[in-house]
Amino acid sequence: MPPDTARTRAKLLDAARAEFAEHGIAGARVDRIALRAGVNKERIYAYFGNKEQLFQHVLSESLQELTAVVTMPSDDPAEYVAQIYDFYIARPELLRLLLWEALYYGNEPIPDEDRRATSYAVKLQEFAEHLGVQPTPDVAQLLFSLIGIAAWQSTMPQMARIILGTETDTDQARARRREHLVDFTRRSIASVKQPQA
Amino acid sequence: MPPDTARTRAKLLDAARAEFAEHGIAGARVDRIALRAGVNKERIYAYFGNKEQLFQHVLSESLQELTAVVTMPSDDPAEYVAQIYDFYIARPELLRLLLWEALYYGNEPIPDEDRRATSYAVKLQEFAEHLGVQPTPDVAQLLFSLIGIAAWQSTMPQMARIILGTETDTDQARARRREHLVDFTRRSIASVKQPQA
DNA sequence: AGTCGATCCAACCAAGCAGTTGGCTAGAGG
DNA sequence: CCTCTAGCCAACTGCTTGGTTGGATCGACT
Repeated sequence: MPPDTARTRAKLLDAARAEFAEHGIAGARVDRIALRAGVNKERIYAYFGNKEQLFQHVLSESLQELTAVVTMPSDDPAEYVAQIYDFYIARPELLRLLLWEALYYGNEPIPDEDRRATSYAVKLQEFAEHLGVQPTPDVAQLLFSLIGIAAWQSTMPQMARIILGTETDTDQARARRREHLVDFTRRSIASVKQPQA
Repeated sequence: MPPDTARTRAKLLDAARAEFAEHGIAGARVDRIALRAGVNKERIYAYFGNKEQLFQHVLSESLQELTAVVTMPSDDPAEYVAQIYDFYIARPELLRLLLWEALYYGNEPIPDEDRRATSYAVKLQEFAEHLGVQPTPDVAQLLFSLIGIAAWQSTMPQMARIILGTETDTDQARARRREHLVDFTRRSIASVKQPQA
């Protein structure tokens, strides 16, 4: 129907994702988003309302992508953790968006928290199944911790550089960290399967 | 000598810490810092140069506090992890400052990265000693991961709420998470002491 | 060709912003 | 009592920012 309204929207979302990932909600500049997208600024307000709502759009789009890309492999939960690590290394924007969001909203509930909950509930269910146990609170604790260690290097690059050694962005260093994660995960999973070993 | 110049500085630093922890570097408002401190805005520029330099002052001050408060207990490294967890729960500002910094500088080196490195080197040394092993890269990997899980709940409150259940800010829920961390840490430490068990 | 509705955009606006300035105040030294 | 210096602050500046608006453009349908 319209010339390319869907395409304009997409271009804006892409530009907004890059801008928000880089500068956060407060630091992002609406003018810059419009410029990057090659689209007039006014379109942002026509399509998305305002800056914060645009951020929400970007975030929910990115979250869908994450859950689609990072799937739970049936054979090895440790590989799942490594996949999360790889994903955050390869595409840092999503984690950065989540972190900006976390800092922005703090302990206040985020918009559409309920909808996101169901997505994570599925992941937890899968995780428990692959472990051959019930999705108890303890399993949730474990899953949450494992996501944490997978994401921690991308979350705190300064600290990573300082503790792990200055060169953390070589293939070799990443492979070493990946191995550590797989190893670490295997052991902690074993201990959950046979509690109080 | 001067009426209370040191006091004025201190008031500014306190106000700045609160403001930066809440809003980050881009989101912080210099006017608001001055207002909170009950001090004229111009003093900030006289004492600290500009907004970003003020942030650095606040951060290094806070880091000194952390290293002073959270010490490595001689008997139990797992308790060290739990202490970190407790500290970040009780005083979320420091972690938030670190996160804002991480997002702001990304993969560029942060100011005075070298100085911070020595402080962490000490921690690593202590950690290795308490484990009765050499401070190898593997031990650094472990320490880094443990700091990650200790901080993860405060880093990602939204995700924590969703995965661990909506009530994460009760004493009970915190105690449960703390227990998980201690347990988790003990096991992973045991596995480092006896590798390839 | 002409009307209509939606899409688009250059120019605009008021508010908010980091950073500055010029003068006021108070206390120490004489 | 005067001077000099350092600390202080109200008011200002110039620029940036999120958000708006009035009209130009264009395709679809009659």
